[in-house]
Amino acid sequence: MLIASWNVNSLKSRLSQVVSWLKTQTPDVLLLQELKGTEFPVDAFRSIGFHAEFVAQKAYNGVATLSRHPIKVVSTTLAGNQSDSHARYLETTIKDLRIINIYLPNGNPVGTEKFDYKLAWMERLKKRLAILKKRNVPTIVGGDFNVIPEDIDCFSPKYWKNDALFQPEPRERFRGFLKAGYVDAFRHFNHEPGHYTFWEYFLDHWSHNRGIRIDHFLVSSSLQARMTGCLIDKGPRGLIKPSDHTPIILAIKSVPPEME
DNA sequence: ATGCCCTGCTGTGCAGGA
Repeated sequence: MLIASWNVNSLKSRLSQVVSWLKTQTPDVLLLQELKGTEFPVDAFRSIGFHAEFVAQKAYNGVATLSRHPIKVVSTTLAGNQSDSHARYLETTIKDLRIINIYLPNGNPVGTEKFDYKLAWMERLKKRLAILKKRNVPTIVGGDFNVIPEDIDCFSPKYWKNDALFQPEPRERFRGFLKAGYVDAFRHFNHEPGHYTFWEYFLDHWSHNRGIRIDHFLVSSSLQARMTGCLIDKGPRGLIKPSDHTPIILAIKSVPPEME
């Protein structure tokens, strides 16, 4: 079973690329982030065999989960702050898996309420992950984490040192997710530097591979033995009018129905 | 130290992204 995640930086602008990618890469599940609008093309996905659930708002944020298998929505909000109206969280059950799609707050500039919101959001997510872990729910969290976990996850620590994505506080909280019993799937399979999921549009960062790894899959440790691979598909970032992110794909063994 | 580039918005420059 292939589960993918892609921050598309406006679904409206990227719809043809997403449909084309679904047809060629044939994932079972695709998590989308940064829809950037309230209109959602349910029919375009249904016509190529995908169920779809989404959480959207005007102009900003927005997440959607597409699946060839039926989707059961568990929650469209992250617990812990009733007044948080951002469309950043979609928790679903697909087959035997809890699949959580996140668009974690960016947090820039550092030292503002936006940075505080990011840290608080990470605390809320940590609590949710701890609950699911305690209940032994097989869980996969995928999406745009807006965190550069380690120095090897960016081309230049010096370039990123003042950015919210690279600060010690969010990085410490990311390590907290791992300590809570979740595995960074890409890093589990690949220990080399130089593998990124995002490249700035400007300064020709793409052609020089000056990127950062901020789109992740965290997999509960109980599922670790079922993981068979995790890779980054750089293809879409090289297209005309690309998103600034590219997809990450997780491969996980399906459990035979009689075993569920 | 800042902007570079890209997107949405009922805009005509701005906010937000990372």
